[in-house]
Amino acid sequence: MGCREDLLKIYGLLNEYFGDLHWWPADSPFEVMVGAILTQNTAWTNVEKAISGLRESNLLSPAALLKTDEKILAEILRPSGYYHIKAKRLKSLVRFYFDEYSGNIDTMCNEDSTVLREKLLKVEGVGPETADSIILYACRKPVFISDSYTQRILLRHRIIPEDADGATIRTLFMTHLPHDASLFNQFHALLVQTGKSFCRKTPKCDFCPLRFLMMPDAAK
DNA sequence: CACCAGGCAAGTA
DNA sequence: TACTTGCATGGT
Repeated sequence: MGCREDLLKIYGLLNEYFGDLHWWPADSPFEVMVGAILTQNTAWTNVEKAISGLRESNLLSPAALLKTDEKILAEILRPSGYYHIKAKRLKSLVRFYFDEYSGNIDTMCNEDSTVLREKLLKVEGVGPETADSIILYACRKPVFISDSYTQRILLRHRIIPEDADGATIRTLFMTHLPHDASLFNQFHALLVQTGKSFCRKTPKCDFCPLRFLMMPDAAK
């Protein structure tokens, strides 16, 4: 199952079709961290509205967010949905950022990525995908981000078994591919784009770049 | 109208 | 451990 050639084949097909997707859309690493919380189970278009609100209120900095009241913050986050929880989670992440790294992006990113990941996972509201998004897209360190699209796409093509979870899939990619931040960056972006365009719950496979990809022997 | 989006934590058995 | 549920706005 899922050996190196399979994954690179998928990457090649998707990359040729979509081209460079230039993820993560943000003006700074800290903005990536904010976006990583706000985009949890939420369409990016809604996240953009909330980030614009933060920018207009001059709250797109660690220090400003640290001292902003959670209830005030929640109202600004409203368009991104789950706004009470996200205000709480964002405050938690910013507090952690100051407590652990003095609110300095270089200090945080100089931390060993495995250690950083373990610490991020202890922060209220930061799970595996959010942690990996921060490490890859804010720190530009080579970790693979596994998400529901990744799972669905690999499952449809029978590259992974039914019961493979996110951690398993993450390990699969990181075991078989070179630890290249640019590769993992573009690969995750491609999988999300493919999911949105072709691999929804009701698939539109007619023009999917993976439509001729068959791996019958990979099943089981 | 129903469905779903770049998840996560808390509750239940 | 393995499911289930709450969280919520906005686009298709």
